[in-house]
Amino acid sequence: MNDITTGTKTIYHTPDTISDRLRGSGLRPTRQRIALMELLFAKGDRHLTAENLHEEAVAHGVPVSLATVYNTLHQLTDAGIIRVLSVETSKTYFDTNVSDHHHFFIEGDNEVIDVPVTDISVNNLPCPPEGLEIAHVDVVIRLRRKQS
Amino acid sequence: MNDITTGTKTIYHTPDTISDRLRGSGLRPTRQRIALMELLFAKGDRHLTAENLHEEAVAHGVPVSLATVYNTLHQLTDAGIIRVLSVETSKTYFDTNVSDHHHFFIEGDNEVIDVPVTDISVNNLPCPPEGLEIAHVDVVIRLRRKQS
DNA sequence: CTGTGTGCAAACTCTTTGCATAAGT
DNA sequence: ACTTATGCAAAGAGTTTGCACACAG
Repeated sequence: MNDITTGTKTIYHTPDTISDRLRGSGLRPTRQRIALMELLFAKGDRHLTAENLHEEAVAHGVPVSLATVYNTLHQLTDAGIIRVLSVETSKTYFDTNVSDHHHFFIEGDNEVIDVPVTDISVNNLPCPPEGLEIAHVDVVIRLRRKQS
Repeated sequence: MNDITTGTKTIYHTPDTISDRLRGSGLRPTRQRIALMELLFAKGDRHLTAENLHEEAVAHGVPVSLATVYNTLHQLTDAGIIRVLSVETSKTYFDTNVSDHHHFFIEGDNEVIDVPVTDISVNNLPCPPEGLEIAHVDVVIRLRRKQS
């Protein structure tokens, strides 16, 4: 919540979620970070690279440098607002969906698709080695084109 | 099989599995490829990068270039003799175990450990989108250090 | 005003490539 | 001999960093 005040009296509130989420993670809500968050969360769950987001920002008239996009994506990752996908491509894919869900990965075109949420269950997870705990379980279903 | 001969007469045979596997995949069994395969499969299942293998080769007195290590690892991957791991590190990890099994991934030190084979089961796999088939299902259990 | 954040360009890391030489069949 | 593989060095892709300038609190 942003409290917009005159003197000591609060006049009204604007629920400025993005700025709040940033501040909540100790990040100043700058133009660039706000714009990037808006793009990230405007269209539901997304998987994208730093370059994807940079191009999109530029296309939307938000002048932001690629370095800042990288910085921001890592800061959001550290804050748990987005996460990095477990796929073995040369580029890093970020996922705006932090909840428990899994992915199809299409070999060849390096495309990542969400698996419909309720489908998969992973059973009999082993105990992690001493001193370690499970942070996240990633299931990647690698798909290849059927040869007919 | 290697036929070791003097003149025209075969004296004895050595079952040279490595050469055979290479030839079976259309790869000439060169010194470098044989040495790399020997290193790869000498110590049971392994996860390593091109650089790991290159250092190991050099340490064993096998002079091979890093470029050849990369080439060989990719050729072995294409041949299905090894595979690439689904982990989001900057380096590519190759796995000498091609059978169905899964991995712990220790955040921070980028270490990969096999999950004891029989433990995990993944159920209710979704149907892949039209025209695609499942090549492989990878489960990565991301571990973090417990804070006590 | 003070401390962060940003942008640029250069640096860095991992990986691939082009081409001359070497080796396998 | 013929063809494929190797090694080197250079190029390439993706990402990070150092530092001057800009902006948020």
